[in-house]
Parts: sequence; structure tokens; C-alpha cells
Amino acid sequence: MATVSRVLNQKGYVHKDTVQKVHEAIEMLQYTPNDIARSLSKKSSKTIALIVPDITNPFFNELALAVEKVTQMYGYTTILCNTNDSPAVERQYIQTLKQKYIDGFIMATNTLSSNEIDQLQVPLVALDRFNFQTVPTISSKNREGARLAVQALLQQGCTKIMHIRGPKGLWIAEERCQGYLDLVEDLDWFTPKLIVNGNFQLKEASEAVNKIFETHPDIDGIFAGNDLMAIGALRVMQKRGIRVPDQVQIIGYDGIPLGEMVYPELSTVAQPIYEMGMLAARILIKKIEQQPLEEMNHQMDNELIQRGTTRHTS
Amino acid sequence: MATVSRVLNQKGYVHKDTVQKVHEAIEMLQYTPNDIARSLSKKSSKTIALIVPDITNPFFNELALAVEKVTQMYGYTTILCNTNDSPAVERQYIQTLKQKYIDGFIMATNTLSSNEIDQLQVPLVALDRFNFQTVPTISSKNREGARLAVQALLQQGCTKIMHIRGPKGLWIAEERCQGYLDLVEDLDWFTPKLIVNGNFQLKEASEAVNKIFETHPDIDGIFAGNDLMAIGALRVMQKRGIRVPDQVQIIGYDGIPLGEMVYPELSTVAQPIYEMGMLAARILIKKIEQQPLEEMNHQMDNELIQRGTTRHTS
DNA sequence: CTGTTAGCGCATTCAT
DNA sequence: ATGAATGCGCTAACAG
Repeated sequence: MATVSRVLNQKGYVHKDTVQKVHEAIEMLQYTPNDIARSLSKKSSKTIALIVPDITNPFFNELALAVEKVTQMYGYTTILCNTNDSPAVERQYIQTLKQKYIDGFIMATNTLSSNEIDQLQVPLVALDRFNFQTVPTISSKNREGARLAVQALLQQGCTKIMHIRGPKGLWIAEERCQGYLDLVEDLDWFTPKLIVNGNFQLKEASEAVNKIFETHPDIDGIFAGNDLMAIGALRVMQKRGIRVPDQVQIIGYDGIPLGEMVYPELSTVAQPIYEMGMLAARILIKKIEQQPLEEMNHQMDNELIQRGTTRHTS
Repeated sequence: MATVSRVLNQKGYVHKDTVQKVHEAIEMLQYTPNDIARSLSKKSSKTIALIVPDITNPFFNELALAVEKVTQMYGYTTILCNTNDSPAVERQYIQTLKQKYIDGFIMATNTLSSNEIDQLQVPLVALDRFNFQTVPTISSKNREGARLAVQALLQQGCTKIMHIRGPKGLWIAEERCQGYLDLVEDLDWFTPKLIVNGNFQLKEASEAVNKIFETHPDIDGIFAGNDLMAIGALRVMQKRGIRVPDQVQIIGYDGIPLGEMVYPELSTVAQPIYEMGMLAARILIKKIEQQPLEEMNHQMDNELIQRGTTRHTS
């Protein structure tokens, strides 16, 4: 019995012939090891959890794919948890998972206080969070990315640009909003009313844009904090019979595949989503296996991709 | 120790005062039970898995919400597994989960052979599958639903209706296609060329529709096997400058929220997604707990919802 | 009503 | 190089 354990884990000495025999027996008996017993004994489930706020957002799907790929390579299982933006659900998941010897978390949500996170007792890496001392963070250069977008809008003739921002208090939403402000705050047409909150949701963004066009019909540029909201804005333009990009130019943020499926195709600030997911997973596993981390805060570069919703030359 | 177990599980006799004292101790020590040990002992993890082919499809998200809701009510955890249409991934999940004492599966995929499913050894309920003898099935009345859509198209003046079907061999796709055929097969304009395969994906549907419009520019009605594909078709119309619903009318199938976010809003055959999810979960739990099932095959009613992509009167 | 005991299936000493 | 013994934290059967 101990011998079988040895060959399964490739640990300790075991004669070559015995290995062979064990494998034959396994085959014959259709034996599969019991992960639960293994977990109990090792105090580890070889499982990590990826916690996301909205599973229908393709951004998180791509992230999940990336995470799953590398965790699997290292022999870990990953389980996907969708909180639907509810902190209660998130806490519930964390609690349940901890009772199951979860080895680590990748948090792509921002609902928990840093206090709660510190008490976690389980390895953790955060996506799109503000610099922690204690937990590794991965994000793209949000402020810089936002500037990229607004600058393009400006250069391409926009004379009144609105911003659809993400949730208040959410780090990445603030940063992207700041990037927008950096470039337009001092222009004479600017007013804070040009910033509306879409909570990163298509529907809310649509409603907000629809409303602001009542009072500001002369807006000719829209920078959205993510692609979903940009698409929401695009819908509104179509509904109102406003031509994109002739009358209004739109740029989103994320670079999700859905952006290429709408018409006109969405211009966007593309994050290296897949790489961010892989990096997060690698770092988490390093942390779980107690290896030293070189860096705590990873900032990825973005790329401005101009497609059908902007009037770019060339 | 056994007493603690008793109060936690509310099983067996235990004095009221003792219960109190145990709870105080739990509070004091911040004790949380170890689910892994519990699972090992009970040979059950109190968790079930919902296996879906494409997590970005809002249909499955709504399903997941429903399933999660009822499983949680019964004290189960549910874990979401996205196979991304890969049978290999699906098998991998099943294997891994079985080794973790998973209590049951809800399969919203159709990749596995019924043979494999019979060997599963774990309670299972299937969504949108053909009538099994052994496993409970839930689906909507696909053929009837399809007829609902095509009939409306016909009545509202369409004289050449194409169908974007789902994957070959997939039961629900076949049924919906049959429903289409039921109504149009004998009409003089009909030709099998009017049926294209979009594999239930937005992108593939777009490409297929784009292609068929080269040879059949006089199509004035589109019935899509799901909403995602219908939206793909809508995109193509917009790209080609074809007015919807004036020149072409479109009806999808599913009733996902996304359908209300596009412009014009999508007409569709709405399935009771949430109810289907809840029903699936209830049945699975019944099966896990060895309660008798009254019925094996549940067929839900659909509702035709006409919105902006059709020219309905009233 | 409560404490003692054995066993769930594995990994990990320690002998041999 | 291999087998026997112990423990992971819990539940269930049994005594008391």
C-alpha cells in the first residue's frame, strides 16, 4: 500500500519491476486515487479558485482560460467562482473553499476590504487592485491606457468627449477616469457632467449615455472604461440614428473578442488579458510553493487598437 | 468531540445547555469544520457540478444562477465547469471531480456518448438531451418553439426564410431545425441551401450568413437556433446596410438578456431558463438523496416574444 | 444524553 | 527496496 503511494507520487525508492507491477494492478482494478483522502492527509487540495465578478464578460472568460492553462500545467485544478458583484456571495465562496483546503485565490474582484484580505490566511494574488504591501498585484497601466485613448480621440477631431466610467471606488475605474481627466480637464469645453457612471455594465452604460445625450447632444467622442460599456454606447448611437464614427467616435477598454463582433468593430485599448491570467497563476503557484517573488506589482502595457468606431487616418 | 459533531449536524440527542456551551467554544476558538475530513468520512462532498459548453453565453449564466440558488438552499455547493466545447476538457473535469466525491452532475453539454454517461456511477441530470431511459432530462419544446418562430415570420410577410442551425448531431439543434422544416419544406421557394450551420456561436453564424447572402440576397426572414447566432445575423445586416426589420426579419431562440441590449431589440422564442435550472437542480438533489422521481423527461413551454427585429402587428 | 472507539483512503515515518 | 504502523479531522456505532 505504501509502495503504491510511492509509485503514484514518484517519491522514494521503489524497484523498477515493482513499479511495473503496480501499474498493471492499477490498470486491472481500474483504480483511481481518492483525492479527498489525499487532501486530508496533505492538508492541501491542489486546487485554486479564480473569483470573478461577472462571468458573462468575455474579459473574465479569457482570463479563466489562461489561468486554467497554467495551473493545470503545474498539477493544480482551478475552480471558477462567479460572484455576480455580490460581496456576500464572495465571502460565502471564500469561507466554503477554505473549509476544503483550497490552496490559493486569484481575485479579479474588488469588493473585499484590504482588511479582510489580510486575514485570509491563504495565498492570494489580486488583479487590478491598488498596490498592496502584502499581496502580489497584476494590472495594466490604466491611467496611461486611458490617455492613449483620449489622445487619439482628440487628434482625430473630437471637440467634446465624454467618459463612461466604472464603479466608484474601484481602483481601475478611478485610474482610467484620471487618465481621461489628465487630457481634458483644462480644455474649455470640459465639465464634470461629461463623466457618467456605467458600473462596467452594458445596460447601465446605455442608460447613462442615453440620458446625457438629452442635455449634451453635441458630444462627438466617447471613451468608455471597458468594452462592454462602449458597446452599450454604440447601441445608443444606433438607436438614436447617430452615425459612428462619422458623428461620434468611440473607444473602449479591454480588447475582448466581442469588440470585433459588433458593427462597426470597436476601437479599444487592449490589455494583454491572456498574459495577465497566466502571470497571475504563475505567481500564485510560486507563492503557494513558498518560492520567493521578485516583484509584487506587475504593470502590463496596453495597446491602442483602432477599428471601426474611430476615424483614424492610415 | 462526538458531541460537537452532533450539534454541528443537528443529529442525535444533545442537552440544550451543552449545545450552548459548544457554540460558545466554537465562537471562542473560531472553529470551522473541515469539509475534507467530513467528505472522507461521509463519502460525499455535498457539492455538485454544472457542466456548460460556453460560459460567455448568457443562457448558461442564467442557468448557473438558478442552479446555484436551489443547491444552496439544500446545503450543497455547486461548481461551474466550462468545457469550451471540448470533450477532452469535459472528461478531464468529470474524472477529477469523481476523485473528489462529487455528488452529482448537471450536464448542459452534449459531447459525451450515452455510453460514457451510463458508466458514470454518479447521479446526473441532463439538459437539452434526447430522451434517455436512465437519466432525467430537461428541455423546452424545441420543435414546437421553432414552429412558433417560423410561423410568425411567415404570417408577417416573409417570402424566403433561412435557418441558422446549431451543431450537427446536437439534439436541440436538430429539433429546432425540424420545426423550421415542418413549416417551410413544402413551400416552393424552399431549398436545403437555406439552412446554414452556425454552431451556436455568434461569429460562425455571422460568417455563414454573410456567405449565404452572396447567393441569396433576397432572403427576408431569418430564424436562428439561438439568440447569439441571431445577433450575429443582425450584425451582418447592419454591415450590409440591410434594414431590420423592414427588409429582413429575425427571430432567435433562448430569450437571453443580451437580446434586449442590441438595437433593434431581438425577437425571440424565450425558454424559461431560470425555471429549467431550478428544476434540474431539484431533480438532481432528489436523485442524490435517493428519492423517487415522478417523471423522467421534462418538456418546458416556450413563449414567442416579438420585439424590434420583426414586423409584428399590434 | 455523552464519551469512547473504529474507520474513511491516503502519505509518511520507522523498522526490516 | 518494501511492509507495518500512525495520523489527517470527521462521522457513526456502541457503551455507559
